[in-house]
Amino acid sequence: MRSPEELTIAFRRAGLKVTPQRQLLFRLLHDNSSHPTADSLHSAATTVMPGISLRTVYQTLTDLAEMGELQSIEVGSGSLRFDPNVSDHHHAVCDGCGDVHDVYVSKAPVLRGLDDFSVSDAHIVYRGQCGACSALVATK
Amino acid sequence: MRSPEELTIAFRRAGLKVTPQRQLLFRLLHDNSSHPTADSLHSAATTVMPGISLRTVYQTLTDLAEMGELQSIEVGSGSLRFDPNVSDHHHAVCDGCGDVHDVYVSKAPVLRGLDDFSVSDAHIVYRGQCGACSALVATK
DNA sequence: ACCTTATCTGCATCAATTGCTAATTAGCAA
DNA sequence: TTGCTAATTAGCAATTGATGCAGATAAGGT
Repeated sequence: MRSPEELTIAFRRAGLKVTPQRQLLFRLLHDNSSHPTADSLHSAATTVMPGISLRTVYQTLTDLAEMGELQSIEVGSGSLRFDPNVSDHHHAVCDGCGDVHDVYVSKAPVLRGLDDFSVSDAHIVYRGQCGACSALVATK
Repeated sequence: MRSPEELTIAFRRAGLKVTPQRQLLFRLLHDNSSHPTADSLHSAATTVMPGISLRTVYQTLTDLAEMGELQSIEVGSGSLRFDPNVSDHHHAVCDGCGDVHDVYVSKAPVLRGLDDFSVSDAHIVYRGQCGACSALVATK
């Protein structure tokens, strides 16, 4: 995702308005690698701007996703997560704490069963235990 | 997933009962590669057994999943899909018709960013166009 | 045939997300 | 700076997929 300043220009150029609510969300998302949900973003936003609506958070996330500034990922936690990192990467989800980590995959795997299917995108979700959670289990 | 006959034995052995509803679902799921949702299974079941409850379908699917007889997959269609094929494979989802295809991947990809994470499972979702949908677009 | 216990159904509930609308505001232009 | 107009916001209703709950029912061992 681009910087708040660049997004401001991009939004205006697209005929969209740049409101304080959106500026706040731009800032909260910039360089955010926590893969937040709409709800957790709303919580974070509320501490800075009490009264901001969850609806507005959803709306802005949708706008950003449509502009290709962030990607929404589904990792089986029940709610969508948003990732301002739009480079080609994948995700690892910890079964213990639920945290989502970025994973970079080189060398495309060899496929079978896709003869009559043109792939435009692939996303891998790894499951397992993160370092912190393995340590926790070992302690018990 | 094992055959209806084998499942009957496995259920009894686990202290679960084998009801007509469950037998029907065993049959509907056996060798079913359509990756049905709970709702589509319920529709199919209703034509054979009018009055069968959607709740019962969910319950039986949960039981089967817990026994490892089927896996539930999330492909971004809003609802869970169930796959009686529990061999190691992945999925391709057509953006046109939404159909889910099985994909077999050999040669594990090389990872980066997983140094402190122990992976227990990986699932790849491919997106694109299936043969039928590409043909449709070409015709227009 | 009986008895215990799992199961079924139907309905209420829940969580995540989207639809809707009146009031507000960004941002261009005069 | 002021005004205009379309985009946006907030708040609530509605929707969807899934699960919780309870009384009636039925499986299946004895």
